[in-house]
Amino acid sequence: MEASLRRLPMARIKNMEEFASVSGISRPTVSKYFNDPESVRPKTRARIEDALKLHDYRPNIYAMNQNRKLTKAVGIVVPLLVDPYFAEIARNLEQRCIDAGYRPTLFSAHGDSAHEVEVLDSLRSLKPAGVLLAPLGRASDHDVLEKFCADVPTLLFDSSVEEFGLSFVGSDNRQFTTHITDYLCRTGEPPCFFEMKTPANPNAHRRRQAYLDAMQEFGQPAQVVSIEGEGWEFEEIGRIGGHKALEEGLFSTNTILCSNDRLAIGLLTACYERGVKVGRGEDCQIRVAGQDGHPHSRYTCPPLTTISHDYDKVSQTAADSLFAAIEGHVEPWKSTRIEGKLTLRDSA
Amino acid sequence: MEASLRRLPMARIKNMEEFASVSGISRPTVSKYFNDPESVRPKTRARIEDALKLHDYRPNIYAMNQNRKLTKAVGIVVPLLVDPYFAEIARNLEQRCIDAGYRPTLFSAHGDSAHEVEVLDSLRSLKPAGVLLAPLGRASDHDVLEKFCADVPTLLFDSSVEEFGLSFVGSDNRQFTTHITDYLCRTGEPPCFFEMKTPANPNAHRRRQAYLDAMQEFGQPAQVVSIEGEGWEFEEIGRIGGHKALEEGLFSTNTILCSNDRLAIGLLTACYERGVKVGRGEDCQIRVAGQDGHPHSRYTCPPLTTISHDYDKVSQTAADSLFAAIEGHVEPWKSTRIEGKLTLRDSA
DNA sequence: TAACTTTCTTTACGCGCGTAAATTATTTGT
DNA sequence: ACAAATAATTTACGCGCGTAAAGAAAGTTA
Repeated sequence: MEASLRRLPMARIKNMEEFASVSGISRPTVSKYFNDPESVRPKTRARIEDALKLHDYRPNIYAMNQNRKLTKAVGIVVPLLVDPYFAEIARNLEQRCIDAGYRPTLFSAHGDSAHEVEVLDSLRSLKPAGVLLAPLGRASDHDVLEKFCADVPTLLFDSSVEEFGLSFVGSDNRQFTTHITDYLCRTGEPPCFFEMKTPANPNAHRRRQAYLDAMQEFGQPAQVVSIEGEGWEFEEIGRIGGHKALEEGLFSTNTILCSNDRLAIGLLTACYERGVKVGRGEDCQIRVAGQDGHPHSRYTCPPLTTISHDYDKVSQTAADSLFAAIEGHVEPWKSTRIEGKLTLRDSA
Repeated sequence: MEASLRRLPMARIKNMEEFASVSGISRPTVSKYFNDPESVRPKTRARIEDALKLHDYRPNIYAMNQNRKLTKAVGIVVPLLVDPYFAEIARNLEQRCIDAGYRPTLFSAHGDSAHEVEVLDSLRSLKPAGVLLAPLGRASDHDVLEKFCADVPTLLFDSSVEEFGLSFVGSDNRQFTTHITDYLCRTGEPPCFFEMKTPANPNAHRRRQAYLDAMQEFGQPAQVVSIEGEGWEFEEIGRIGGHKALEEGLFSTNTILCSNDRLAIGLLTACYERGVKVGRGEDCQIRVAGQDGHPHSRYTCPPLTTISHDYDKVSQTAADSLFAAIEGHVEPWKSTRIEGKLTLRDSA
């Protein structure tokens, strides 16, 4: 101990052993401190914190996780990080994890099922206390997902795959579509529904169905325009499909409700390219609405009328549910669906 | 061994020890196999792979990294993942790492310097073979950055902070601005330059300077319009600033070159809101151009004329340089700047 | 100050794996 | 078939930390 205390102040500390000897406290106590500073006597705490100021040592988080019963690690998985919607909700979730004292690690499946499996495998190595998982959906490997949820406390969000995991938290897609359909019907011609034929996300089916149900209830003729297109380049799919639909006059009314904002953004571009004026003014030929409240929907021309996810509420509910489960509050599986808010802009 | 070989095929394998006994091969040899399957005799390899089919065991990557001289982990750090530009380049880099046999882990500083420091600390625990780092720039903590680069093989990209790290790879901002300024001068009135007063990214200064230099060379009067605004909400800053500039008639010509695409997107929205027609047609009042080739620039109205990063080339050069360095090819620090391609669309 | 409680130290082992050295088994060349 | 070369096994230790148990020291109460 004597020798250690006299070591040069700036000698790089390699591990907790060295830091312990430098601070004059035993390693187990130092370990205890890092797990919870309040768990050691104030005097001891002060000595450790003094040493900390001189040596800027930080424990290796991965070594910490190795032999702990309950780690502070939380995995966040989204299907596609290049979609600003997921980037935004991931950022939101990360912040909540940090605020709650957890250590988030972010993963993206990059729209690919095999990659999603890889991510889940990596996550196992992390030994996370819990995982917030937005699955790819239809494309996900259900068996792998089920096994993963059985092994790791996992809360599904955004898109539900069977009743896997602790619970599900997402947006109320039925309410989304019903609400905006209602708005469109009340303010002009009833909407046609513009969607991808083979959507990756199961929410798309709920939205189509909600549209059909709503139209029936309002006593209006429903019309679904399903366009071709694979992958995750929704804007381009919407643009190409929009051109085709406009060219062939597939829309039976002047109002189009898109299955999601990215498709709507593509459709708006198609309209622009064809010289079709979009909006609710007298001189406009067509109304276009989206669904999601995509970060970019504010900046289209015209700005997109849409129904917006309650990002904050979804992420808060998801995070809080997971934290509660981690801390032992057992609850039966349930599905929480958060309502969206109509965001009225110029496009419809 | 006898007992182990008779264990039930579906008993979950917990670690390499168990898997080794199940496969009938010693643990060190199994370890060798996972580090490089080619390094063991074909017969041994076959036995391991047979066992692998029955038991789907995978080594814990974090435990692997713990006591390895050279890990396969690569860290990727971007300043802001909610910006699709960074999301896109991160995705690109991740894929290249995987293809080269490395294991990428993605981090975002979320636009915050303290967070960036946190990320670098976490990265140390990962013991990565190398790091691809796009620093926040002006806001980055230079001391922390310098120390990190000294400890971990780090390649800087996108935005250069002094001569830290192995090398720098990014876009040639001077060429970007010179090129598009030239285009704008040749096709209409010379451009004004629209930028943030206090940009977060050092590239912004290079672009302004390149604009000034180019205008001087072309013998045209330069005019820079610098708008207020803090943070990373560039679109909104551009929109608000655009309104102000248009209101007060700050632009001396009908052509505006924006410092980046996100600012341009905001400006386009301001134009729309004021009924100012943008484009190069006879009936248009103003031309707007951006810089970056932002994923969304294709879908503005009118689609944005811009100068696009060569995402592929930047990421490939960055990744290859890092891999070369990891594999021992020592080279002096150098800065590689990739040229951009003019993307002609309707806005200018 | 004695008796008690709390906290810390010591010691020891575990996590899941890498790695090195010495030994034994297998393959290869002839 | 035998020696040489190659590969696998055994043994042992290390990485950086968590955690448990027993004992010593410090703090608290009376």
